[in-house]
Amino acid sequence: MPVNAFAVLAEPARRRILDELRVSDRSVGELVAALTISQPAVSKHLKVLREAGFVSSRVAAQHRIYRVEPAQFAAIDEWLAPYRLLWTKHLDKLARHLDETEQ
Amino acid sequence: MPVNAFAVLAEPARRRILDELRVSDRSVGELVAALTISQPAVSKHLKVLREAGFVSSRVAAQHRIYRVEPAQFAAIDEWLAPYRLLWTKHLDKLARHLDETEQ
DNA sequence: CGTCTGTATGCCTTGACAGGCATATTCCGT
DNA sequence: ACGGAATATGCCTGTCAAGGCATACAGACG
Repeated sequence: MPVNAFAVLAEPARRRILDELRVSDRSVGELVAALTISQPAVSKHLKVLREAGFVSSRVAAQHRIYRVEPAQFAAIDEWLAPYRLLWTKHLDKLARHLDETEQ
Repeated sequence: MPVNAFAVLAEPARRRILDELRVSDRSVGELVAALTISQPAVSKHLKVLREAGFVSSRVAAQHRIYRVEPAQFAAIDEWLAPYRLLWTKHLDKLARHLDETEQ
């Protein structure tokens, strides 16, 4: 994880942006239309997302098209991995308990 | 996700706490010893983690023992799931590219 | 029942950050 | 080169949260 990926994702507006971009690439203007905040605010969030590696942008005429960069999500997933063991273990235990009590 | 789970995880000290608890349950005092912040600070972080459902506590004499509560991590995982598709697709594409160019 | 240990809470200060507005910058078409 | 559209940046303000310290609270034990 580069710089506090969780802090980057903590901002609801940024998660909304990612949700939009997950569907398809979008220009800044399209994102502004989709969210409810001002264009400067969107640009700032995009900057944060970009510097954290969650998105990247390409230039198309006077537009900037943003897209999701999957690698950072993989980083989050890695952080999550050891805890995943915990909760699958938990589920196992639950399942066993149900097995034992179901007859 | 209950209340901005990402904001809860954004705090480095809280992730350190979770890392400790992942190994085994711990009392507040043990956590204080493991981290480098004051006891009140640890108690406050524990409160945040508890209210967000990441940990739970039991009473043992005058100690309070905290442990990880796996369910919340599953919630994060769910949020991540659609993005996981994205990056596995990405890996697929990469693999295919390597296949095509490897001979 | 006083005292000590372990933990939680209140108050206060400080720093970080989000959002709005104005403005700079970039690139297009003419 | 000039005007305009699309996006980025600077400045300012308000809000919120973290951490420290002092203190309150709870249980154990003499």
